[in-house]
Amino acid sequence: MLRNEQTALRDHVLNIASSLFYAHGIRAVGVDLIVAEAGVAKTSLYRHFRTKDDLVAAFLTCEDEQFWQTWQEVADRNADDAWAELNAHLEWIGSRLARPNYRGCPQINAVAEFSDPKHPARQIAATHKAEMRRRLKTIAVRLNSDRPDELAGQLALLINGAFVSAGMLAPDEAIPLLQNAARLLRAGHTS
Amino acid sequence: MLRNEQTALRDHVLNIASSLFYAHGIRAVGVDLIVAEAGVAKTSLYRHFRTKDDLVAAFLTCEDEQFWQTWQEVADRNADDAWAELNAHLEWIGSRLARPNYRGCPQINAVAEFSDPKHPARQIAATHKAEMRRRLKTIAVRLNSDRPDELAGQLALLINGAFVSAGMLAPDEAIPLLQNAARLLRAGHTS
DNA sequence: GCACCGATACAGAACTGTCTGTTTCCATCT
DNA sequence: AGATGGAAACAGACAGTTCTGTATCGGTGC
Repeated sequence: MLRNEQTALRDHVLNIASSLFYAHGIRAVGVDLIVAEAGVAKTSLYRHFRTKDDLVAAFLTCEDEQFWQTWQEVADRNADDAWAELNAHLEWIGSRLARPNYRGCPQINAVAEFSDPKHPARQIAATHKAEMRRRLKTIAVRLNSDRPDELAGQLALLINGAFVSAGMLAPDEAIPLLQNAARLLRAGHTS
Repeated sequence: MLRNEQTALRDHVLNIASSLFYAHGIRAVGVDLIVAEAGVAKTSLYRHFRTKDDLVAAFLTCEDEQFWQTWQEVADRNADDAWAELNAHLEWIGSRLARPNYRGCPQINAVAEFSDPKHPARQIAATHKAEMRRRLKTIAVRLNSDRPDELAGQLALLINGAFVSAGMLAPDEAIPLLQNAARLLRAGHTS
């Protein structure tokens, strides 16, 4: 019970901080704002997170896990058809760009905000992006690509490009743009 | 003469600030650091730039102009061949990712750092990205694309994706990855 | 009674932007 | 040629805020 309340408060602070970090940027959000929005004392925040950087790392780790959870659910629904799986991924990713408060990929944004390669945020982001390419490569292999690593890299560029190009695309444009591009890239990779 | 010294000092401050903004992020760099690195008085900075945001806007505008200047030089060298021009663009853009202190596209990074759509940095970045798609579309038209606007969008996704994916790519991987992708996309767009 | 929480004050640093002096230098006037 | 005035720069203190992180104290529920 105590344990539950403890983790409940920790999760509450993390959820509020995550929303603020994503909406306004990590450096733009101070701990004073976080505790005010969460309605908790600053002491409580620092009881569960040793520093702000620890809170940032927890935010990015959480986003990473949620992303792969969604990915996995879509993958499981298309376990028998790699091509259908890829298109399904492009669909839910593309649909995110049209969400009202969309503000890019948290990992990419974190890399833009923190320049030190040793910063935990950078390392979590790097792992996240490497994992994305790894998963795309397994799909490319199942698609019988001639050079699956290259196809995976190209698909990753498209996806990362979509993440940072929402402001350049019309609301309903992203999904067909991505899916058509994937179709053409795949066609060129299976001779 | 007086006029020259004024603009020389303004440019000096802007150059130092630009280097620091790009290397460490805009919010991470304070005006105290800028004036210390530039070796000028804070009063001098505020004589030429009304606020820090004005300095940030000047930074992004300058980066924008330099980017299109390089683009235009490459375009002029390939005025007779749109396909050669596109590949030349992908080459110099891809080669940037391998530069030692590469830290992404300044415009994309600025969008990650500032959440307010009305912030001058966001507007300069939005204009920059719209201009990129516009120029790519003129190339797509010259390539006889069936849907030049879509091809331009796909190429823009690839390029923006490359900007934010340098950490995911091997040093010599970006250029062939981009050029092969462009080849396949183009082939699918000219039936 | 004890562990947790909220509230609050605080320390120390960094931030943007202002203000006051002093120095330098060049153009102009005598 | 030498004096004068004005523009621009430097140096540095300063105000007011915000930032991260700590310390203290009182309340509350198990």
